[in-house]
Amino acid sequence: MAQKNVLKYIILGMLAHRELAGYDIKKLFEEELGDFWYSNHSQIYPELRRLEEEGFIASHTELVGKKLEKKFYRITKSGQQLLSAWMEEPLNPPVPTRDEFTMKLYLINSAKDPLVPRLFQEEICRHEEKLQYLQARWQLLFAEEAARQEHYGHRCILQQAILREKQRLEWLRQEYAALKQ
Amino acid sequence: MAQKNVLKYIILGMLAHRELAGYDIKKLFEEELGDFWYSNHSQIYPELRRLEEEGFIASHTELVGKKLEKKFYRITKSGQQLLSAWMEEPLNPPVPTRDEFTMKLYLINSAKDPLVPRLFQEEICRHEEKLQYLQARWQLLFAEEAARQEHYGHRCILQQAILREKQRLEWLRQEYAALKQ
DNA sequence: CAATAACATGTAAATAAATACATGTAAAGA
DNA sequence: TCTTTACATGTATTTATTTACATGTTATTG
Repeated sequence: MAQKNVLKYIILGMLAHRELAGYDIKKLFEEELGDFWYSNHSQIYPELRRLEEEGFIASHTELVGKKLEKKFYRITKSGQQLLSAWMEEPLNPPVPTRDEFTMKLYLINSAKDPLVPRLFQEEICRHEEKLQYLQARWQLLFAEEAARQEHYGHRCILQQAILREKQRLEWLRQEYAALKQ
Repeated sequence: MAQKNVLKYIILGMLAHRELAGYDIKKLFEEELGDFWYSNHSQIYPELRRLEEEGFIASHTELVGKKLEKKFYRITKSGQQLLSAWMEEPLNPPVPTRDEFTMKLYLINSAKDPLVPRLFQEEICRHEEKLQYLQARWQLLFAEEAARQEHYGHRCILQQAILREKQRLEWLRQEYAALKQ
């Protein structure tokens, strides 16, 4: 499946908690969700327009400063129904990770290939950075117990992402060390 | 980046070891690579045609049975150069996982939401199946030490995939158990 | 107060990927 | 021998995603 317009449901899900403008949604993708899903604003704004045309969301504009208009969207009854129906649907088959590191590694037949150490170094570096970023997010968002209760799903996926990065780093470092023997 | 035509390089990389027909490439995606990368045959065949037009690969046809023609491709010198250049390039930024389970979970604010147990059950089931499949592949391909030496990259990514599934299952089961308390 | 970064919203064009259309052969098993 | 599954190769269409184009405002910092 071509991911059968999951963005639509993500937007509905985001609007189910609170009013948001297109820019806010874009920021959510950039800041707390980018690891799992990402959409450019050029995909977000038209999707919002379509959802409004179909009556799943409604909007009003507010002034920021003196001229700049910000368009806030909220979910409607029918939007909530559509979202619930999607949430209850069985999961679609997982899509391939499409990860370049993995693909390059797959194409190397010998551990002695001079490309291998560099490839591992690069990947280790990237995951170290990612882990640091995620841990900083955790401190920022979930240092307190109350926040962990209130935002269950978000806490779950952030925790899982941190674990995933740690375990991947462990594996990478192990394979990298094994190269030298 | 829109994944700047990685398929092209994956095909070149596959053809760097041995001659393959389009159908063989399709099978590789289905059988041993589907977790990491996948392409439909409708993307593979035109890509092969383009690569041949550009001189990066060359082909000859062989008969299977009495009428059926199979078109085998091999990599050319210039194809090898193109592949090497790509292999040495730094990795592009990782793409989001676009995983539906994670997205649905993110949109749930309370651990008490009745959707949560079903969601976890479904995901646990899927990963159990995946783990079993991957372990069977390991037995089939890498039970012997010699194979592990010869196909370093493939061994690496299969091993990593097995580890990833195990660890994800562990996390899923832990969170699922925590729901009941 | 000037420059810059961040806010804010759109459209157009290109590329990547999935689905559907289209056709035919070979092998295996009932 | 018939039926089904796997083999084999393409094209056309649609959808999803990215990149580029396009414009203007507000807030921050030097």
